[in-house]
Amino acid sequence: MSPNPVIPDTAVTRLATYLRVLSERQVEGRLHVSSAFIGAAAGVSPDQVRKDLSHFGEFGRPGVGYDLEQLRYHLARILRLDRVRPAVLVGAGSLGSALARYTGFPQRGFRIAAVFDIDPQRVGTKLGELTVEHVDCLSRRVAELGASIGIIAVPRWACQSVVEQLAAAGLQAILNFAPGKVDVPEGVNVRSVDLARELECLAYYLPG
Amino acid sequence: MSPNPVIPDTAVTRLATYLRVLSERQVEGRLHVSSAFIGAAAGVSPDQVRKDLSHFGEFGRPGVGYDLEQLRYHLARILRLDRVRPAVLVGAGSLGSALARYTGFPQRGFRIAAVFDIDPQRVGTKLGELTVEHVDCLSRRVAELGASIGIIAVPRWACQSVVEQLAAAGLQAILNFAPGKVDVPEGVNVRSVDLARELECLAYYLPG
DNA sequence: GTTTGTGAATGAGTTCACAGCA
DNA sequence: TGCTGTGAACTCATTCACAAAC
Repeated sequence: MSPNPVIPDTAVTRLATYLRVLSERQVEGRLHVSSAFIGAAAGVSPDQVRKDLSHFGEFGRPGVGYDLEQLRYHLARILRLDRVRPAVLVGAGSLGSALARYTGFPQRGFRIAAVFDIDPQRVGTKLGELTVEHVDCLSRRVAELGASIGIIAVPRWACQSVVEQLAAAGLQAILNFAPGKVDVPEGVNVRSVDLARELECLAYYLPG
Repeated sequence: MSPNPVIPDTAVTRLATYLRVLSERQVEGRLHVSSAFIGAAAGVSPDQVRKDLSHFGEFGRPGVGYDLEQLRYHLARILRLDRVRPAVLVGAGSLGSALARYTGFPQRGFRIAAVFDIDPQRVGTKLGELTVEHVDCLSRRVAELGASIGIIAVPRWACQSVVEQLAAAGLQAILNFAPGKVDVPEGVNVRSVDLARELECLAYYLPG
């Protein structure tokens, strides 16, 4: 497969949004969608939609729009979502437990295949369908499961170590919920979500 | 208080990061910090740090740097974090429960003061210190608690309605975890975090 | 008439570079 | 010498505008 072109990260985020739009009830039964339609549903301009798609080829027909199923297929392929990608979760605290149970992931094609923790008290406990495993098993289990994505829901002090363990296990994509800067191993892509910081940013726009 | 200037949203995010850096163990005991130090800890260039701060005044001294305590005070004031801001949470499902228990919020000065749900089965149950209340009480409770921020952890279908209820209750800042586009009432700031989309974006950078 | 794809123009944000102060 | 604050230069993303296709 040809490597994906370098495009703005904001554009990647929008592509994921377009894919979601194409999977909504609203479009069921439709054969074609226009860039204007997608844009309206995604909250961006039609120009932006066309520009984003144009990085990857010509998917539409002038005067008609985009073939719904075909565009969905192409977006899934572009985002590497044409196969189920098992993910492993490290950290079975309150946030980790919620992520393991979160119904939003399966709906969007992600399966949390295993959960790990370092606390012996948590190892062996059930989390929905899954049993919490010790983090020492990480490397072996990643290989067994063919996991390609890691999710980190541990306290800040443990984060750097977990990133390195996930990288050593061969994972190249990590979603991190621990705040703070992480040194990212070569060839690994880490995306961080700092929940408290989101609240802090909101506060900026408050009056008084 | 003078209204905050219009600056890039990315800059607001960075300011929040600087504030976190200044609150870390690493800086304890220090009297001054340089833009280079802050930048290294936050993962941005020293220039960027100075530019971001320059929107709000001159806080540093050439040849010396920034007075640690003073800069922390100013950043907290800029981000409107100089007082505790009670938040209300709507949705007591798996994600909502985790957010209610999440220790990362109190550490950063946010207190979840009440939790609401529409499901009678959930109303009355305990979530840590809090008891889940019916969403009909939202408006009254927001006023009682003096809450200024709302957090939405409900399914997508309920999201728009909850946004409107929170807006009607007088809240002007909302952190939304439901995917999908929301129509934002005038004067309200909604910030959305789509957890599944984060995974989708990561997948783009995977090989093969 | 409608809608795509894309080069050109615009605009926003970051980096540079340096004057000025400690 | 070390570090800040800031206008100028630059880079990069978005918007515009239009030719070509349906």
